[in-house]
Amino acid sequence: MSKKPFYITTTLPYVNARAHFGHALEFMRADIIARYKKLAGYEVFFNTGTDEHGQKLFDEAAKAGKPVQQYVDENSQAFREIVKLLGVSDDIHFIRTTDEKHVKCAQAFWNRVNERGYIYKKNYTAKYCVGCELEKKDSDLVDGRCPLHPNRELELIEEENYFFKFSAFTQPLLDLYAKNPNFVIPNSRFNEIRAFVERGLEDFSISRLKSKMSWGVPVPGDDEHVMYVWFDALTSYISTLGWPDEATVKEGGDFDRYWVHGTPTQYCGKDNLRQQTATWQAMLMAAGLPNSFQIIINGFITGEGGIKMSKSLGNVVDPLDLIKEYGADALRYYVAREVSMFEDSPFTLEAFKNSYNAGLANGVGNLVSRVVKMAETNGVRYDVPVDAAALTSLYAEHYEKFEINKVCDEIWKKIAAADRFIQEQAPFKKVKVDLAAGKADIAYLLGEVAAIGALLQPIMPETSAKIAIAIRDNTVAAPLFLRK
RNA sequence: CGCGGGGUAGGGUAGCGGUUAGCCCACUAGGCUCAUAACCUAGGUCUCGCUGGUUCGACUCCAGCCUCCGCAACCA
Repeated sequence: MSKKPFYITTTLPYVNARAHFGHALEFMRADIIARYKKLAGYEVFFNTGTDEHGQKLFDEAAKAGKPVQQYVDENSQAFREIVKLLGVSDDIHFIRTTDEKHVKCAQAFWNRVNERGYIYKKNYTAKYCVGCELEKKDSDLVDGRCPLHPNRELELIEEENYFFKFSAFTQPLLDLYAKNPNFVIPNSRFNEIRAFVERGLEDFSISRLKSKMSWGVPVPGDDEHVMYVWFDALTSYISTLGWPDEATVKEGGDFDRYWVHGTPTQYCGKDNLRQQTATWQAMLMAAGLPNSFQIIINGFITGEGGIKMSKSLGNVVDPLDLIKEYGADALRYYVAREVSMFEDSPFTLEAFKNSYNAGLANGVGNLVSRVVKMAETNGVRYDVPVDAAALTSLYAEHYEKFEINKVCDEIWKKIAAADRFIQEQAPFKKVKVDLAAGKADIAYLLGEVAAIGALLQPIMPETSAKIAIAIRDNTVAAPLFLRK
């Protein structure tokens, strides 16, 4: 009997900056769900990668004095390493939008949308401020002028671009939303996008003149244009599956299995709401492909007091620094339990430390130490196999709603219960008066610790493994989490 | 009257018509000594942004107001 398929992807970070907290949050949460699904008996296709085209990268590479390809190679590699440092599953797929396979996919996708009549050419006019050397949107302007250079006239530039008939999908998208009440999680975000689409959609430009900006996927059949980054980047969710190759599309192929039948699930930040839940879905419809199944929208991590993290404010926290000092699992714990699942959450080092000390050092870490030490001293062993899948299934409801924090709450309730049991039964004392009864208590506690370790598997894989080893070896080699 | 989401103890959050308003951290007082000065028990702290309304009953529904944050499209 073959396992049920499950597909999950993160958004692909744009490689113009180092990984920030938001990336870490998204990768880790998606990884937790991927690991949970594996335990639940699914065959999981877990995807991430890097988004590497567009003006911004083109400019930055130039500034750095490097060939664009080299520049994105380096940055992409950095992300790949970060993914590993975060404790993300080794079997994750990593697609780059500069991979040949992806480029071919994006072009095939374009052709298909074009053949079905959803791409057309038209003149595109933009206002250009010579002072800023930037195109300006109407919403950027004050009294029809650039607020930074109010005494300069704006230039009108005009070029021919390809457009995507986004407007044709206003109603189809609303129908999709109506038919799938859990399409976007959380509901507040679903309302937001629904309201946006209800106002009506406008076609948008999906190509750039190569003469102005060449760093993009070439538009098939037109040497003058490259694709607008978003149009190519969004197709990465299926290019990673090898679409449109015959082998992947046919029954049982990866695309058929994971996209068509694998309830494709996407994690993204709230800044991606529109792209993922509207634009990408319209593109899929335009190409005649099935829509995503579910999209989970994370909030942002903000600086202290809810202020956006930004370099200029100097309140940016690098997730790698935290990992260096506390370990990947500590960050995973924080992201799983302390950071609000869907709303914005402020980050402070103090709160992080508090949660680390309370939940990890004093919580699991200390419990494992005291129980295993008692077992070691009294020669109690525990070798009953632990059924992680069965245990995890107890919290399936929370996982299926992506409420990882609630899973944590349940696990930490078990930890508290074990601590209470030790206090009330005092097996360390009992052992001196009634050896058998004391040992029975300790055996029970070992079982609880083993269960807790198993339950931690999706959330803190490294810690979970360490607990299993401590029980197997009947000794704690080193404290799991030292107080900081 | 552009759209959407918030405002719940010192901090972070859950609840969304009837609960003693739940949880985590911090705090106070006892206890325990197996453990990482950890752990257990008890306790204090919230007129649930403001003002009206609906209701037998509102943190929960409605209206108005104040306030914060996103979005307002071709920007990754």
